Amino acid sequence: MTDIKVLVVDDEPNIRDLLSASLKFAGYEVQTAINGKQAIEAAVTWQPEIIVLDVMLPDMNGFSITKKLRSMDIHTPVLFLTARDETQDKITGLTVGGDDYVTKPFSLDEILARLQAILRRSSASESQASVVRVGELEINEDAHEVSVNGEVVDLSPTEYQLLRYLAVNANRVLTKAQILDHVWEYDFNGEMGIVESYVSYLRKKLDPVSTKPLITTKRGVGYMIKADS
Amino acid sequence: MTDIKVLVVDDEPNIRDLLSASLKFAGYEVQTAINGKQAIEAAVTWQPEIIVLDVMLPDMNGFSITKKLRSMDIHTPVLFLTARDETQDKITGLTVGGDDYVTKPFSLDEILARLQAILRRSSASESQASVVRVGELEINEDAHEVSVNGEVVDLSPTEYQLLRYLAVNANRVLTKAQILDHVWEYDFNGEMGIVESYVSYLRKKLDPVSTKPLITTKRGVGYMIKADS
DNA sequence: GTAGACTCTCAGAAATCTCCCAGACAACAG
DNA sequence: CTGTTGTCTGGGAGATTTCTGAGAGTCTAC
Repeated sequence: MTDIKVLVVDDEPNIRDLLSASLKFAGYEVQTAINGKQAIEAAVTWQPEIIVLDVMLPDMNGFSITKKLRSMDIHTPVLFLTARDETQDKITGLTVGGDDYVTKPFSLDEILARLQAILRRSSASESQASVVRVGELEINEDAHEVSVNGEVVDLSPTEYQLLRYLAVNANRVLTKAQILDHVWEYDFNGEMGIVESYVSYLRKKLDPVSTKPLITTKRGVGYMIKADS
Repeated sequence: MTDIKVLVVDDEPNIRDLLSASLKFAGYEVQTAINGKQAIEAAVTWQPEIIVLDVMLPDMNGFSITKKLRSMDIHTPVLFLTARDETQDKITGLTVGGDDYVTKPFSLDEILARLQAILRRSSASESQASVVRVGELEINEDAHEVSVNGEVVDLSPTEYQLLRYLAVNANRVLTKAQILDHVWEYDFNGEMGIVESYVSYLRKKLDPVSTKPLITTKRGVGYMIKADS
């Protein structure tokens, strides 16, 4: 099967590289553009399945770009990147149709999740919810809902992201550095102790409902969710 | 099959030689560079499959180097070497994409294991767990989990490393000096008695679960795991 | 505004690991 | 058999890692 093509458009090299590397690693075929002109050209000639598009670019803004594309009858779905303090109506105007947006600074896991969501919607295999299941744990990504043994557990956004990352990578030890790199926003520069704290929060919420501890500590290495055999 | 090419970049001659020698011995083709300029040049002209890169170099840091390479559309995966007390912002972002990092001082076995992991990921044959099997012993490297006859045995990091080294070199006697060189960090300056201690720990944990003793002592020579015939 | 939720830091407690030592034990040579 | 040499293992001090509660600061919803 040929890889899914993603066009990344951002003028900041750091973000571009970060996204490019992670998306490639996640199995996408990636091409980048640094401004609106390049973006439109690439969208026309390369025909990506999806576009990750910074709203603020030197030459045009995301709105003009999508308008231009749509007027050329190109309906590639777009994942917008916006600054957190963007005005709300600007954002809502952008996210029509299958599009979505995330605010900068984002976490890698969030980008990957949104991409998958958009692609799932836009592909034919619609309608069925995306659910991650590991043992007694069940994560409904559409509803952002987590349940253990059928019992719903209420989690904060960060707790949810962390659990999701662990669950998607079940049976693999993840170091605290990896977790930080994927679950926390890329500009986070605190210590890795935060991961310990959140694992503690998760355990406090999950373990009372589950028959056995869900998250295993691999001392000196990291954390893991083990799918029971 | 032609050897895999590794570029080692470090300004400390000791580390460079150590890595160069061990990687060559492990069957890699090695070339070295002592600064960022050389590193980039070597990466471009020699085209290594992987780069082992010290984060702190006299002329540029590891990030500038990788950024430069990526901007030249060179996507060689990188194994970063960082000091253990590196500030957080130097470490963040290192594990995205196919990249990984180890802290100095490291053990050779750790470097080799990480290299293999990266190469395995970057090659097509992804997705299936990497497992070392010797007789009744099974080591799952993704989960950092050891089991004997299907029964999981809990090991400390050093115990795990030691067992892995013995298992990978099954049917070969390893001297205590070799073990010390590969499993312990290169700046370790204790006695070889520590190896005896850890072999003892391993036996105490493994033998109750196995049908026959796993680790054999070759008196006057060293230790060995024998694959049963 | 105010209450509640959320994020993050910190620091002490608890758990675990590393390493060394020294006596017990086993193998080997003469 | 006996001494010598090499190996095994329990004990324990000290270091490291992880866990968790408390609290400060921020954000959100009402």
